[in-house]
Amino acid sequence: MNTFTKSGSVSIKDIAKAAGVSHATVSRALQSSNLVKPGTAKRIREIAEQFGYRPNAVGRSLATNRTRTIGVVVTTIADPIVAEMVSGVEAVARAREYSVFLANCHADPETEMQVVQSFHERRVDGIIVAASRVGALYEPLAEQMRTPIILINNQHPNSYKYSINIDSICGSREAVGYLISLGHKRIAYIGDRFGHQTDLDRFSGYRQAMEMAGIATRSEWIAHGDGKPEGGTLAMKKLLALKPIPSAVFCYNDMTAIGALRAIHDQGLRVPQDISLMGFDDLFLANYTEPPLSTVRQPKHQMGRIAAEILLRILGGQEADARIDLPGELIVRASTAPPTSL
Amino acid sequence: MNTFTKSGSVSIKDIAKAAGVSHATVSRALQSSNLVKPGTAKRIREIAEQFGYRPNAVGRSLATNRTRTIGVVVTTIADPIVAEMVSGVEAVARAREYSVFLANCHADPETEMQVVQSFHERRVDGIIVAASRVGALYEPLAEQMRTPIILINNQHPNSYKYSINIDSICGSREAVGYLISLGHKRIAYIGDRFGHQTDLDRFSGYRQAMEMAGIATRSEWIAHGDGKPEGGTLAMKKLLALKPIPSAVFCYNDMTAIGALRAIHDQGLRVPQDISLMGFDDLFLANYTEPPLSTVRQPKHQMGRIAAEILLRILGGQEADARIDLPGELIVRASTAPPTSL
DNA sequence: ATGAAAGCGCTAACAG
DNA sequence: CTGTTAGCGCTTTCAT
Repeated sequence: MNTFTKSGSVSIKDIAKAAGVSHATVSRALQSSNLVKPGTAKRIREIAEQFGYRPNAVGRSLATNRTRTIGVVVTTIADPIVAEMVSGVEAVARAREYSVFLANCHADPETEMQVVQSFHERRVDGIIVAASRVGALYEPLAEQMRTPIILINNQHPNSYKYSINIDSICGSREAVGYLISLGHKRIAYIGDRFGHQTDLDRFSGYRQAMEMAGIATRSEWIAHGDGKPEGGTLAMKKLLALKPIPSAVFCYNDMTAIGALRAIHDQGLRVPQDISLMGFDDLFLANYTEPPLSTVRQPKHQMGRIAAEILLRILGGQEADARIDLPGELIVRASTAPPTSL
Repeated sequence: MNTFTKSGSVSIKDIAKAAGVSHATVSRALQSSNLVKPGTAKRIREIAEQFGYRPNAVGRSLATNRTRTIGVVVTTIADPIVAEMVSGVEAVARAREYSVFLANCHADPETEMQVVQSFHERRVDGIIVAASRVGALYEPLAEQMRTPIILINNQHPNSYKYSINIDSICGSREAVGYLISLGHKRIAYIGDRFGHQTDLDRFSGYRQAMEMAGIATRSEWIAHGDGKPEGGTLAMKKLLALKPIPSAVFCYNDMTAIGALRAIHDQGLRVPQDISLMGFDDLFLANYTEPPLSTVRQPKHQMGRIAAEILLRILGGQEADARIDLPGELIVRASTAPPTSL
């Protein structure tokens, strides 16, 4: 048994006794209720201070049926996009004196739901899920738990009533449109192979842009990675084996692009002279590759903030459907240029 | 008022009524206590299941005076090192059915202590602080809160009883020793300017390695960044203004090295042909710079795991001082080579 | 093996 | 303005 054995820390009753009042009065004084005489309140607060009193949120939660707590479930916090989003959530939560539970689900839908259940057992007031694999399937569950669930970048196909998403279709249409405006025609797309909604959307945007420009898309221009550099490298190798290689490649995300970049360099080709390359996300890293990567910025921090704000608004009693698509921002760096040879 | 208004979810009492037993029996059955007849227990569990019963952790915590919750405070979760550590903490926590509170303190000691206080009010069972600015000053507070606090990479000079640290002195001695073994003599150090303990230690390691090799350290070889790329760039510019430029530069961390790399390229110099460059941390990113960065790997995930394990051990009643220094691992990539010119 | 009862720390309705 | 009382959901003696 060590020194951290829990035992009677000072409670509202102790300070009630010391102040010669009832514990209810102490409770009121500490909430700065105006139903307590200023003098008494002051005295109580002083005693509380001197006793080093810290309210017990557990007791309070049990009484109020509110925990001022929100649960955030993510695929993995080690993903820099996710970390930024969580950072946004945390900022608004703390400003409103909410605490944040964090849990990883490793992109596994079962784990994701288990985590949601465990959050529910802790009676979080609300839940935010980033890159959910469950999506709209939450609708009945949220209802049953009486706990609002907000999704950020829902990866499940069905639309869900509270969703904050990056507008992947627009963003990728813009990116590919930009490549086309540079004069590119043989533009390839490297997606991931899991069929996430964001991948499907980005592919749609790609096709739309091509179509709008009247360029026929060739199936050999579509390759699949895994959302990580390794997958990007492999996919890019396939593209580099094509007879005329593509003059530009748009990647599902920056990680894929970074892997693709390596494959290009390994082949002795140069970016952007021999081939233009674009990513999506605008990771911190994108600014530090060689050459720095052109990409579409996802407002990660803002997405987290908005999700938290909507959640708190709902908790405040304001009902509102909220399906928000945030625009990406085209970031032009040095990995894109007009095609040189035809 | 919306659909998420809290109201009577099923409690132990509801299922007691339905099962025709007392709520105490239900409590026992659900804890698989052996003081309840198997038959009754089974029946109770079935009813609970069918009622969709989920235990209320708040009620339980109030009764047991334990929350099975740990608080993690970090400078910012957007820092990839921190994110990895938190990932490690979360993994062992969840395996033991603990939940994790996360809060950012933005490297501000006051905020850091406020967060610790708010965790205490929520009666977390234990607290882990990464890169604390408060350090040993926690000793009395932890005592008073009766809540163990574990530090990861304590940045406060005083030694604290529960600390998991990267062995910065050794790691940097090894890194600089490696540069020396390549034949470098004019080796510069770029630190940060805030006097964090890790910076001081890495600088110590640098000096030790130089001393051991009998190389006199020159004060103009010491520059200061801010731990981020911008600072690294500025510091590197100063070093590049020296008459014979250093043949190698060891940086406080990878971020600094990345900034330095940019300054070197901007000057038209090449790494490692004209100058060798090393970082510290082994960020994911270090493998994707051009050239890939030689560095010292910090076992980030493991550090988080160990911190959580020690915390849980303490919570289990085993008292143990724990000041653990984990070794870094020298990672040689392409940014280092023997010096060419003298 | 089970029930009755007390209590964890707090809030809130009610009575004065 | 203040005290009394009940109760939030659960665990845990103490009886039986």
